[in-house]
Amino acid sequence: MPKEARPGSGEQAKQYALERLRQAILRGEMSPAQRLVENELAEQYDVTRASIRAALLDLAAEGLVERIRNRGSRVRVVTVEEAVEITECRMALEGLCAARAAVDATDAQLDELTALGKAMSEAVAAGDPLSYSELNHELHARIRDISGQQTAVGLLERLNAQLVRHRFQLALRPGRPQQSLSEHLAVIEAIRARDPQAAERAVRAHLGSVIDALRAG
Amino acid sequence: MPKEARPGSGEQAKQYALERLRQAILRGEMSPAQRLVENELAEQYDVTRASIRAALLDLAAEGLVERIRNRGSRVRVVTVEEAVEITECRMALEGLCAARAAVDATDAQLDELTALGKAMSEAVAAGDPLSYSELNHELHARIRDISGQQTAVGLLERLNAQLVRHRFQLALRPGRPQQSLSEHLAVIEAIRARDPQAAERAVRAHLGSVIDALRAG
DNA sequence: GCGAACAAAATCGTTGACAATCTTGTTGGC
DNA sequence: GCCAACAAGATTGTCAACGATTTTGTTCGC
Repeated sequence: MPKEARPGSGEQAKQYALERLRQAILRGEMSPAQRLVENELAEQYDVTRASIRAALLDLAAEGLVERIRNRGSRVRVVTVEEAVEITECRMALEGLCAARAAVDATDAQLDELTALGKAMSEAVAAGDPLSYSELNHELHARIRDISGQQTAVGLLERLNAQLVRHRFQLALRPGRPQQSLSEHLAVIEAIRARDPQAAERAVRAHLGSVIDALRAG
Repeated sequence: MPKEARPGSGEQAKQYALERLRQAILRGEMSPAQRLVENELAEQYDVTRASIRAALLDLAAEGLVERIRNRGSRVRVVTVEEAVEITECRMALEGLCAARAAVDATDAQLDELTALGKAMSEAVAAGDPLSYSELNHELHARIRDISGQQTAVGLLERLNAQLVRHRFQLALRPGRPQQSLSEHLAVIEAIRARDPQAAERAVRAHLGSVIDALRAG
């Protein structure tokens, strides 16, 4: 039996480092130009350099960091153009998921979506854009799960990870939550009506508006 | 200067092993249940085990092989259900690409597509399903390129790699090339007409028919 | 003062050996 | 004969040291 729950090396250590690093990047704790030195990270997280290295390799495959030979890793900056392209892909894939969700959702799952919509309305009414952004993300994730499209879900999670910075920036824009909210409610309504085409249209309309907002930024 | 163009180790060796392995898997030279032993592969391709290991790690990230801890790697078998899911994602993403291609294509690119369509017609007329399958793949790739959607292209290439086995199986089915051909010609026609919505519909119709064929298999 | 060549430091990349783990074959008890 | 426990072999996982490459700081010539 290992002495600690978190060993300093091995597969578990890599997973631990991977998660910590991912969170740090997603929470914006690393400035975009900052160099990620393997030795420093290894010491900081108390794991071996091999674990850090493997984790960075994984993150590079996910598109979260950039690796330059003999120069180290940096968090990758997603330009607005890339963010738009990514959102266009989300439009296509989440449209698929929403259509499936409209067909496959159980009544209990529909209630869940309705509850989420209510919570979102309340967050907007309370003028709490951060909570709203969280709920927003949760709603999208819930719809994906309900669709049961594992392939699409996998792709979407990768895509979303690259957008976090833009997402927060968007949520804090004045007036944005209000518009976003009505679009989301339309999506929920279409799914509750079990109308796959309407659900797909609603999701596309919503993400189209996200693209407009991105471009306007 | 290195003695050989292909060093036995290092980054280039990894790339070399990666490409050889990928080709071998895509060409079906590895039986699905066969174990991929790192030492054997290293000797076979004359590179170090580290290179093979890195290559296998990459292939696992692409979804082409499965890695089981302390048990080695095997080529991943894609079930029909997975193939259907993947094709559904392709439907969404290639629909996006086709719509964009209809808007952005230059006249020269339109001519290219027309030429591809003609070559496909000839392959079907000549009863050559293998050439047809090649051209089919080329057409889809060409449309993706024209769309300029780098994100979508990247996702699609990963998805397609997992479908090679099913694709060949499908192409050899009697009567399949004929139906597929008319659908492809419709796609080309819609793009030439610069009608994005029609192009998206045509692509979706085509891949929908692919899904039906997969399910019937 | 300025640029080029050079030296030193920092950092990543690679290797070969060792450890951990799983599979397979064998033995002993019942 | 059958099952469990055990031992041997095969395979992957991990590490620490070494090597290669890039960057940075310094010196020299002009």
